Amino acid sequence: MAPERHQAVAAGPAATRRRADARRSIAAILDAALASLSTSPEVNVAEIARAAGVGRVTLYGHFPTREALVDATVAHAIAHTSRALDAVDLESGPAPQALARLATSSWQILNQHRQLMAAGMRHLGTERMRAHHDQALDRVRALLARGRADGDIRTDLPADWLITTYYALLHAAAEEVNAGRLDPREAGHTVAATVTAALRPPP
Amino acid sequence: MAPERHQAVAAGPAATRRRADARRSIAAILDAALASLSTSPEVNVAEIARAAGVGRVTLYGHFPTREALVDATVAHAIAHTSRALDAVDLESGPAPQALARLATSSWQILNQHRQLMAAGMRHLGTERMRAHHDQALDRVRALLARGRADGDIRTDLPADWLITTYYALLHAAAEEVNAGRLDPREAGHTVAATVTAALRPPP
DNA sequence: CTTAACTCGAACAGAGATGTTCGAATTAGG
DNA sequence: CCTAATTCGAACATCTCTGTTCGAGTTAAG
Repeated sequence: MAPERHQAVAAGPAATRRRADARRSIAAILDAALASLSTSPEVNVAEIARAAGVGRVTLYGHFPTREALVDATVAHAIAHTSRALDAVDLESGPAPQALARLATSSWQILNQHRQLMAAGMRHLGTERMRAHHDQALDRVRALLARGRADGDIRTDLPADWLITTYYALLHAAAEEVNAGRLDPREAGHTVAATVTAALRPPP
Repeated sequence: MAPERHQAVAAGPAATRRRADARRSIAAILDAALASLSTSPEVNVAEIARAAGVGRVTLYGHFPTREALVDATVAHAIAHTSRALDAVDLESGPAPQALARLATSSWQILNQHRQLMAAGMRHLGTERMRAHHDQALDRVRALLARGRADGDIRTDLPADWLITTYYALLHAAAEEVNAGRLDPREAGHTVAATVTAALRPPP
């Protein structure tokens, strides 16, 4: 009778244990929202529900508002990305090489989430986005710190700017590949060469 | 009686000579649209009209649809930018220095139009945007070609990618300043140093 | 098997945005 | 001064999106 309780999906540890089909629906919705929002940040909720193979009412049953859905989707994407990047070895070898490895491993996935992040910015505000993003940035931050200590990374510019440079170049490469202006097979090497040059200590 | 004829503003050379107050209205609308769309690409037409100090009906009199308005605003912004960048000396001295001059002169203005470009992308499609943008890119393209001929700019990566790198770093700097994470007074020097390093021939 | 949880389509209410129409009041231009 | 161009507010029709409600059917779980 009262099937939808608007129990926030991202609820705390006291969250009610959901039934198997409910969990299946939620997973399908998050996947569909991730895919849909990543290609077009303005899709409406009905479209996302359709893509998830789920009724619109069901979606609203799990995510009370569009904002809640976007928020949960962003969290989902962050977790997804973080898991994928955990596989990259950042410890061994000089920092620039490790950075190149990280770059070649992550430019595609970062691009996939680019539009989603735009949607998040618009609907959730900068603050909430920044908190999520920082988690991913820490990975690079630590690596750059090691490189600076070893003298392999330039120290004449702010550390935050170097991180920004890294991400900006990754995003740019992904965009260029997307637009067909850069060969996907060359992209990894190209972005690595550019990042390395940009972050190398000046002569 | 029939005051609004929906004569396209961007009409060809045979465009009807408009009265002075009409031209004033159009200018006010374009300025307001530029400002409004630049800060928030989703503003509605009513808001733009209000910002222009003009009735909504008047706006629709000159721009038959929202799309036509966005299109005209983009053209307006491109012209504005191009005029501002014409003042930069790109001929004298080594290409990297000229590039640094161009960078420090243009990162602010590029950022101001960033959101507008996003709106254009969404409402006009990639094609129409790309055509406009290419005009501005040519300026950099020529400069990089000169630098490559002189041996001041790297030739181991595609020329188009170097252009992309340049713009990506400019946009990133503008974003960082916007977010308060980069000192505006440092931004010019910072972005110039980074661009120079990224485009320098590798050792 | 029994019950509570879940799903679903259809339909509704409300908000907001886009364009249009009308009629009256200004205003530029010759 | 005369006329046609222009502006304006108010009101209307239409569309799309969000979020809700209802009632009936389906499914997991014990």
